[in-house]
Amino acid sequence: MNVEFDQIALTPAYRRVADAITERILSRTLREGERLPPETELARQLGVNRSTVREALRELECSGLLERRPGSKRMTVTRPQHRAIAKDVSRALALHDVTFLEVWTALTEFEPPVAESAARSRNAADLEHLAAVRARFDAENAATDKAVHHTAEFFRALGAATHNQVFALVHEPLIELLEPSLRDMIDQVAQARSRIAAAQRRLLEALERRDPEAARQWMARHIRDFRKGYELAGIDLRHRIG
Amino acid sequence: MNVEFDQIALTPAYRRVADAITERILSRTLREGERLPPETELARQLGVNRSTVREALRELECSGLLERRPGSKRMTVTRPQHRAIAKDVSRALALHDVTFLEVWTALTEFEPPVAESAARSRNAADLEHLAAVRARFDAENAATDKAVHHTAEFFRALGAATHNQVFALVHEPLIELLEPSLRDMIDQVAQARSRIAAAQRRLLEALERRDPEAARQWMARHIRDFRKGYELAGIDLRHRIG
DNA sequence: ACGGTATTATTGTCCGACAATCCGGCTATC
DNA sequence: GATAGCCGGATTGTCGGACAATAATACCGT
Repeated sequence: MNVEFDQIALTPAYRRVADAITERILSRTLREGERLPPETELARQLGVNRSTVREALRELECSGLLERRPGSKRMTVTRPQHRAIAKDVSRALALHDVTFLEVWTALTEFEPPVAESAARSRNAADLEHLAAVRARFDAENAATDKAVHHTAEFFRALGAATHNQVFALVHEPLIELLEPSLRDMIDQVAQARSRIAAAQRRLLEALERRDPEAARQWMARHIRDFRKGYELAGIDLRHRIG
Repeated sequence: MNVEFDQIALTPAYRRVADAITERILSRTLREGERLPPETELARQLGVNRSTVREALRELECSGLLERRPGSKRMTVTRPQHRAIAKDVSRALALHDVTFLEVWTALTEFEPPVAESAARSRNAADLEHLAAVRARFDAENAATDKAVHHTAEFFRALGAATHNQVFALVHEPLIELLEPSLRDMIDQVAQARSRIAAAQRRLLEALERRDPEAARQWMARHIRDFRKGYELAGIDLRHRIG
């Protein structure tokens, strides 16, 4: 008889604890909003020390499956926030020395469909929100930070207007990566602010008319404009971001 | 004199420790591949207990900034792996009850540009890899798991062939989300395998000819085919994934 | 210089402790 | 009866120390 041994599970306990709790959340045995049992209780149930449980909890906390509501002790089960996930994505890309050219190319291909889809799926509330964001850009774009922030918010509002979570989540990192270089460009190119304002106006009009084709085209121009701005500002597109 | 108090920093120590180390990595003070100092040393330097350091390390580990090389004790600084990040993204989307319709819509818009870009940027090695993946699909697609896996791998290889990290990272979650429902479909639709094989052949030919337009169009058909398959299999597109 | 061994360093896990503070119930007041 | 304030118990954040297992390193003989 051939007696072979399986590879012993070398995964540390904190990891297996994390996996166990994750599994409960993904299978929706633990539902969103529900409070997690106390650490001591978890430790007792799982047969490990509280310190081990705590290490596992840190892991779940950072992957966005648990959160501590402000002014609350116990942790509650939650779903990862799109914004937080997108931050991780853009951080990863930045660490991998992604260039602005790569980001711009992706924007060129991905944003026009987002705009097109938004023109199809937007509802009255989306329109209102977009108009508000655009108004804020027009009102306060003197400070670089404000201008960049409002520009990004307009993109985000478009993503939300598609009512497609995949669109919204996937284009969020692109916006995140656009911001730092936009900050550099917007101050060196005099006409940048007015061109952004114009693009936002056209896009909003297209959305109001529910005109997907126009939305797509104005977005395409908007993105091309960014590139022109970078070239005018003399920024090297192959330079890494962040 | 107006004596106002700042909001007391209520962020727990483990979080601030994590932030401190993260900052060091992002600023590249700690470079990739470098080994982190021992936990006791970190605790001493930061003036906290080792348990606190360990909680912080779990956080960095799960965000992919640190990893433990197999058969190694100390942790080394690393960059988040695209695959791991994509897993988080698709998990988040699944938890948010994304529907197959949303995924399919995103595929419709995002994959053709990826194919187009791949046709432009592919090099000989990419072509070879793609051919190998396609050959594997042709050779072993009897088992559902294999067929699904090879289909996904072909998409991944296309993403890599764009030589654009943003493309590659952004479409990865889409593939991840496609897999489970593809698994359901592929067994119920007799012609699914041959249609996938045909699409892969056409795509590969387009890439060989460096024909972006053909690549885009064949990909668009490929994605449309998926939808037809789901409809033939009687799968509700509005059903949530996962 | 090198392969193998002994020593040390480091991690994974446990235990116990304590202050801060959140939570839930109780009481007093209106 | 509702509400505000109070109080004790429950829970978390952080600490200190301990120990076995094993990776890392120094050492040593050839």
